[in-house]
Order: sequence, then structure tokens, then C-alpha cells
Amino acid sequence: MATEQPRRAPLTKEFVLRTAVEMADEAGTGPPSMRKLADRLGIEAMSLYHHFRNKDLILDGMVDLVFAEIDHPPEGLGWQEGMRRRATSMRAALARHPWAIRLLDSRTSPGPATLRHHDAVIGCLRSAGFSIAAASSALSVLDSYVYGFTMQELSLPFTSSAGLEEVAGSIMERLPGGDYPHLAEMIAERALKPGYAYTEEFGTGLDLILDGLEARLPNPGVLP
Amino acid sequence: MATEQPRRAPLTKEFVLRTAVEMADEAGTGPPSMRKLADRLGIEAMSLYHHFRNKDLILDGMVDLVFAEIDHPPEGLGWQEGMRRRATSMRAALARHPWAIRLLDSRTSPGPATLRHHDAVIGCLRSAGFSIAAASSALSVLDSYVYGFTMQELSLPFTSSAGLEEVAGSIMERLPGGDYPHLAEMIAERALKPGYAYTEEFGTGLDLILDGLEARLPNPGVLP
DNA sequence: GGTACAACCTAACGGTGTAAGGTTGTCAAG
DNA sequence: CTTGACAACCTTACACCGTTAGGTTGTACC
Repeated sequence: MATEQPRRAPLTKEFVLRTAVEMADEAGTGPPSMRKLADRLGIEAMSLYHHFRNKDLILDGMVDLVFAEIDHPPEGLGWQEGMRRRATSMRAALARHPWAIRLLDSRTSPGPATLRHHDAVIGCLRSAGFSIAAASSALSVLDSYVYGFTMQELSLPFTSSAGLEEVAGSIMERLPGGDYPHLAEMIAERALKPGYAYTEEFGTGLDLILDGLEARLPNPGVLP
Repeated sequence: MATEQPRRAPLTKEFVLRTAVEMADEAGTGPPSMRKLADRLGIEAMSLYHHFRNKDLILDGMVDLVFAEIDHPPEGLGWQEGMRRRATSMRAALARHPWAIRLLDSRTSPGPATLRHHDAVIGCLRSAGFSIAAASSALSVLDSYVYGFTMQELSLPFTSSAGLEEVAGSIMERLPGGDYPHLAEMIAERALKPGYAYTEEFGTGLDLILDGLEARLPNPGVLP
């Protein structure tokens, strides 16, 4: 009766979450369902509830894994370079896991990696001379920009610049007569030009914001 | 056999979409299911497919209704004030319909109101003297900011400043020992101060971006 | 009077998250 | 060596979801 197969090592939350992230990355369709995730893990769907009270906690964990991928730049680079690297790394992490940005606005309890990241950002600003109020504003505008940019980038319906022409073309067709002339001009003269990549706009806007913040420091250019 | 009840006027797409938006606003849970929407309209779920090929088209329409709420400021205000009003109105529209921001990154075919809004924004920038490339960058950074800010604003787990204390308090508890000192300081010294409202940060960041764009104009301060 | 069509309905399928409760293997205390 | 607690996993079932396939019905035009 007792088939003595060596019991497989029990699952860990960590492993479940990594598998879920892996599956979300593969299928472009976002986080896996409980059944599909369980399948991949070799267990039944309901067994997942032994490790996580509900699916929201799995999603929370997945988001925190993405935040854990954000690099922490070395100290002593100056606050502008520090913030630039963090923002760039964050955009890259969100772009590697396109499903994550959709989850961000429904998560309410941040994980340790998320808290750590925010703490580091605030610390960087504070030690550059920003007051609490100023650091709070700076944090808001920087995070907003990174989130919003990534959102737009990922909602573009193409990846290659080959697919771009097709999509933009079909939009252009739908623009009736002379409506939306400025939009049409921008698509024709900019988006359809060979070599245009929206992602490259990221640095432009980021620099604009960083410069603006610098100008609002009590003593711009004084601290490292 | 033939019960001669006066046949109710047939539904229009317009009315279906307005009802869907209404229901999404009431229930905080996002767009209604096909069955619930049909229920409210007094028809069966499948009858909706006579008017819309699938649910995505309903979601597209709902998003476009939100964009239609964005005010078009009068001409001649100067490009900064024009952009400020559009951005402010857009944030307000997205905040009135918290479910909309979640839909934005999954829609790929923009409706007429959406196209009209983008066209107007580009037109405003172009006539202020921005080149196509500069207008494209400006559009990117402004939209990113508005989207990102709204996303953060709406993901805050409280609405009243009364609920804020509770939530922030429970977060503070979870911050173990001396981890996240900067984050703790900011919550204590800023978010928990009476009268703090995150929404008010919107103008600060917006002005920063608008000033930065002004400085990148060929002849800053020359055009109206 | 026939037929074409818009508007709506019925039944069903495969998918979802999860409540409720059962089984099994391991391990420490009596 | 037995007993019982417990972690890890399973079975069944429910209510919900979007959507396919194929009706039915009332009206309007030739």
C-alpha cells in the first residue's frame, strides 16, 4: 500500500513566486492562473493556498521580486547620477516584466524590496540637501515619470520598428480626411522615420526632471 | 399569443457605454461583467454582442468616454497655461473614473476623443515653437507624468486623510527596527501631518516639467 | 405575402478564484 | 511503540466569467 517514493522537498514561497514570474514572462498574458501555476509546480491548484492565503498575496510577491531587480548604485556618484541610475534600472526592470506595471496600481502592501528601494531613493535625495517636503515632491515626480513612461512604452502595440510601420499606417488610414492634422504629421515625420525608438525618449524626460529638481535645491551645484 | 407590449426603443452603443461607465464608477471594482451590464440594461448578456463584437470594444469605448471629459481650454492662453489646464483636466477625469487608468495600458485602438485630445496637445506645442522632435519629447514627458501620478494617487489605499493615519500607522509598525529610516521619517514628518493631501503635489511636478520645457524652446519667453 | 434584417434570447463550454473538508507522511512526546 | 499534532497536499464543488453556436421575434420594404 505505502508506495515509498522519496517525498519531494516541499515547496517554498520563494520558489513558487519565481515560477510565477517566469510563467508571466513567458506567456505575454500576465500572471498565470492558480491552476496553471500549480500544474507547473507539479501540485494541485488548491495546495497553493497552503502557502498563500489568496492570489493577491502571490501578486504582491511577484511585484516585490521585480523591485528586487532594481540596481543599487554605488555611493558617491552625486545625487543626480544616483537617481538617474535608479530610474533607468527601474524602467528596465518594469520593461523586462511587462505584466508588473498593470499590477502596481492594485497592490496596497509593499514588500521588503519595494520598501528598501523607496528608502534608498529618499535617502539619496535627503543627503543631497533636499528638505523632507522637497524630497517628497521629487520622489513623486520621479516615480510618476518612470511609471507613466513605462506604461506608455508597454502599451505600444509593436515591439520591432518593422511592426511599427504597419500599425502606424493603419492608424493613419483611420484618420478621416483632415482631422487630427498635427497627430498625422507627428506620426509621419517622427514615429515612422526609420530608427525611431520610443524608449530613447526616456533619458530626455528624465534629464529634464533632474535638472528642474537641481534648480530647486537651496544651493544648486554646491553639494556633490 | 402576441402580447402587444410596445417594443422598447432599441439600445444604442452610446447608451450602453454610458451605462457601463456609470456602473464602473459606482462599484469600485472596475468595468462590469457582460452579464451585469446586460442586467442593468434589461437585456441578456449575449445580446450585447449584437452591438459590440467583443468586450474589448466596450472597454475601448469606455476609455474614450473618459477622454471626452477632458476640457479644451480657450486659445490664446499661452502654451504653458494651455498645457497646464489640459494636464489638470486629464488628471481630474482619470481620478473621477479610477478604473480607467488600469485600462489605458491594454487598449491599442484609440477612439475619436482620444485622438482629438492628442492632436490638440501636439497642436498647442507646435504653435508655441516646438519642433516635431521637441514636441514629441514634450508630449511623452507630460503624458507620462499625468499617467504615472494618477496611477500612484489612485493606488493609495485611502481617500480621507482620516484613513491615512490608520494605514500609515500600520505600515510604520511593519517597518522592523531601524530599517527604512528615511521612509519612516517621511511618513512621520510629512504624510502623517494633518492637512497633507497627495493630490496637491500634482501642480508642483507639473510646473517643474513645464519650466523645463520652456527652457528648451529655441527662444524661451519670446512666444506668447 | 414574402423575405430580409435588426434586435434580442437560450443553452452550453471551458475557463477563473476559492470555500469546505479530506488524506498522507513526518516527527516529538508519552 | 503508540499517539496525536501538524505541515503539505488533494478532491469536490460553487459561483462567476467571456464567448460560441444557433435560435426566435417583430418590423419594414418589395
